[in-house]
Amino acid sequence: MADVAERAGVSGQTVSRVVNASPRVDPETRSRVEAAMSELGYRPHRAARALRTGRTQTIGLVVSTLASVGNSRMLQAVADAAATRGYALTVVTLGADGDVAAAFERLAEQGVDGAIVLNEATARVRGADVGVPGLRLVVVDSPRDDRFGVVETDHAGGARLAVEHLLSLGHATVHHLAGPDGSFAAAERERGWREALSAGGAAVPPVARGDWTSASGFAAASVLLEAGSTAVFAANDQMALGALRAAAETGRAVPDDVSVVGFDDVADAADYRPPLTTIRQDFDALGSRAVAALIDGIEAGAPAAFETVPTRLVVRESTAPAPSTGR
Amino acid sequence: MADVAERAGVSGQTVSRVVNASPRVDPETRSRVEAAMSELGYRPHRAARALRTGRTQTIGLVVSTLASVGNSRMLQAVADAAATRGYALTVVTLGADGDVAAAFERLAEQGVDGAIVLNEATARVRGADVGVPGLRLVVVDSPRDDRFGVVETDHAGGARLAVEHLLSLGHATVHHLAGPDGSFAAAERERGWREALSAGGAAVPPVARGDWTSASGFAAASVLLEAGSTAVFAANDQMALGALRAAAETGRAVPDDVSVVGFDDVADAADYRPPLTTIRQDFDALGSRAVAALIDGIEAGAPAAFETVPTRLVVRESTAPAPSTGR
DNA sequence: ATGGGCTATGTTAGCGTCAACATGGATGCT
DNA sequence: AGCATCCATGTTGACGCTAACATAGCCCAT
Repeated sequence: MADVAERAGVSGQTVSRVVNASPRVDPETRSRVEAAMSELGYRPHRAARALRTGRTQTIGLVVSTLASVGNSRMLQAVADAAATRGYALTVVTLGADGDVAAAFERLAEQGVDGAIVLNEATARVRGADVGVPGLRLVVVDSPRDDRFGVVETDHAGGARLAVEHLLSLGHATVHHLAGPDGSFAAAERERGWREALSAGGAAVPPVARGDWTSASGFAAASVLLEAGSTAVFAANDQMALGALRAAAETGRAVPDDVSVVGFDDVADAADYRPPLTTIRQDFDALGSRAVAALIDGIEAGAPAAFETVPTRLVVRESTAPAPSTGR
Repeated sequence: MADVAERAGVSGQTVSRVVNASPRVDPETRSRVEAAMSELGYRPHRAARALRTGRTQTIGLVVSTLASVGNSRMLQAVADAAATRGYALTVVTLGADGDVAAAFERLAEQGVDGAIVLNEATARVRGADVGVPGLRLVVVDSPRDDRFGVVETDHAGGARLAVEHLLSLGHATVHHLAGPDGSFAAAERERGWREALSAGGAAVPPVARGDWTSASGFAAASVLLEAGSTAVFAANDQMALGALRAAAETGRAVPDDVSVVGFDDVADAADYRPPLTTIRQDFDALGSRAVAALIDGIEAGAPAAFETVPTRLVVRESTAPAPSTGR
């Protein structure tokens, strides 16, 4: 910086002002400084700035696992949005033990200005230990809470879309292949399913529960199909994939004998057999809103936001009118 | 730090020595300092340390996209390995334009100590602009190059495994559903396929090319099946998924009429219909080796490493002996 | 023309840490 | 006993940056 200053014939402070786009700089001086910077390949030193200002221009992302396709997509959206805003993103995964406190500890050590917490960790975040004091937080898919910002997908609304679609096709009721206990998204999707069933005057059968993996979807769907279900709403696409295989193995044709709806609209869903009707979640919007809420909070002290991102039904070939004769 | 020093009745320098595990500290003093640190909730200030030492204890990860399941898994492995070594991980994605230079620019600005570059960006990295001078690099899935460390999966070996498996089942030859041009992994898998075919005395038919997505796999496989293939080796599982659908739509039974092998062993592959025979890639090993190579280079000045991680064949139900009468 | 306010720029100091050197006491060797 | 070593610890200064204050020149209203 001193070199730049000398070359441009100004003080270091003026260089700093140029770098930080301060309005208090003569245009002529500014361009002289800019020229010097690019000639010398000057790059501001982030650590020094962080030391001085107390802010690192870095946000953290806490995620339980990246095995789920949804989390990966969110991560990408978050990374892009953060980069656009000039923030670095550091990723912290929960260990196998899912120790949120340890994750926050690591974030605090790295001195991030704030953090985004992805869904699965949510239940644990709600416990007493809401991170380190002073660390701004935005939690994705969590019940509303003033202690941090919340950005969520409209899971319940999406579930309602799925159920209404199925009921309108003449199915007597819809069975639910639910996500794991402790997941906010799973609970909300289940709630939406339940409400839509009640609203439609249909019976509410017991749920079968999986853990988001296709293997668990296969196992749980087998039970449902055994019980004679004609319409299955799976809490995510991967479990729907398992359900499709379960149907095939028990000799049910999809969609003629049984209809299946997923949730997420993962890239592969269009190539499941048959192509899956599903609820599309807008991961990009979710990620960029989360980043926007966090950074607005950091930079402008904006109060904790609460936002809901809508979903939409994508009809493909895994759903059809109910079989005419009851099975 | 000053507070800790005072409380423990020592100087700041001694606290520093304790934090950095210097041997030059009396055990009794050390424990006194440690007590003071935990009582005061002291946490060393990373930015200050970075300013002083010139090292940030942070590594970068450059990735083109996280849409591919493999990349996500790698990212997770890298994140965990970095955390274990006490390094933070910051993720940089390539924009839609795939601008590697810009990505390196951002990394340099953040002052990472080194970076790992994931596969797809490889071809571009090899161009003149090998990052910023002084930035240590480990590239995953790249041809050997002294300018940076390389860690790769044995793609060609895996492909050979797939082809040998198929030939041993009596298939006259194996068609290849290749990955995109410009991908090192795709090129290597194709090479392995070609070599194994030649070694087995089988004809080498022209390849059909996709872009890793299931949709592209569907399209490309349709062509292959039209041509009467009985054995297809897809360059990844997602394209294999597309191939399975293509087979179904053209009335071929898998595995009775046509056998399909994938690559990666993605979590869902076991629930494809039929469960997919595939080549398992050890993403965790790949990620942790890459981190180890990078950090060894940073800390110990170890020379650029070159490592290959083996694969293995996972036989499921998508492969069977060739149909007895030629199709 | 004089003071007040405004603009462009400079000066000073310190953010938390650790490398380098300094110190003082204990130990060991001749 | 005398001197070289070694060990545990302390002191000093600087890493690169920017907040806060300081200064000098200018314009404008009175």
